[in-house]
Amino acid sequence: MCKENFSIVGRIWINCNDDSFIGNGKIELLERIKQLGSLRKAAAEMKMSYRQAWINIDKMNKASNKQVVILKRGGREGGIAQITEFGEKILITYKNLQSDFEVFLTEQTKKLNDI
Amino acid sequence: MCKENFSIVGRIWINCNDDSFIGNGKIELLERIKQLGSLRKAAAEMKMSYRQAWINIDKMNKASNKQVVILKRGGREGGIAQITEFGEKILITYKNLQSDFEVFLTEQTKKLNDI
DNA sequence: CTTCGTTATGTTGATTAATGAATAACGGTG
DNA sequence: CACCGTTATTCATTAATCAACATAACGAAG
Repeated sequence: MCKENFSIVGRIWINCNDDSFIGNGKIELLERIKQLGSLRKAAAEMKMSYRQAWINIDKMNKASNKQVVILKRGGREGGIAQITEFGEKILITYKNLQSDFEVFLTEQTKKLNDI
Repeated sequence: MCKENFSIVGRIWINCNDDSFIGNGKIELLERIKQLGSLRKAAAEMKMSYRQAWINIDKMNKASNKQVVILKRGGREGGIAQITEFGEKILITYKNLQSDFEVFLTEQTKKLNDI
């Protein structure tokens, strides 16, 4: 009657020094930056305001002692946004994490049979 | 340098028909109701406004076809709040779930060694 | 030294969420 | 049938969040 309507869901993120470091939103932002080379375009594509996108990147860059994205202004193109090697590592780490988490959620949902 | 500052954190909750059914806050509310027999006192103890507490219970009671808490007004005591057997089941289920989730989180945090 | 598109930053307004006050409704008990 | 403390509900105010606009700063290229 009831059981098939219930499911376990959730969210995970990475903390740095007990402050939120990166989660779903910033990961998507990183991926688009990597693809587009522009913070403005990345933000626009995912309908995030440029201001918020910039603040997100700024926080990430300052949270640990390693930069995640390099932002430069000026030049022929107006500026560039480039993901660092550390940023790439974060991407890979988070993807594996998210994948494991989804397995966990479906497993736990299966356990609900007897509720 | 960096790795020991990073940790994986997250939240999980139970959905019913793709709507949020119960999470940390409501679980704590349920526990206090069970202990105190009063919605007002339960809300006060955890510094949740009575209004929000009542809305939470109401949503839960209407989300599935089973009542989680029985609320009655009137009577010598002014009224009572009583958790149902289904509510107890939810409590147990969620605690096991939360316990497994914390194991998952610490496991994943250990994997961060190489970041 | 002008142009260009981006990064960088402040400010204002709008939308939404949460809080708290106030009050009605209730029903055992005496 | 009056009392009591709780549940039930409305309402206005406040708080917090977010979006949008405006504009300065920048630096390579021509």
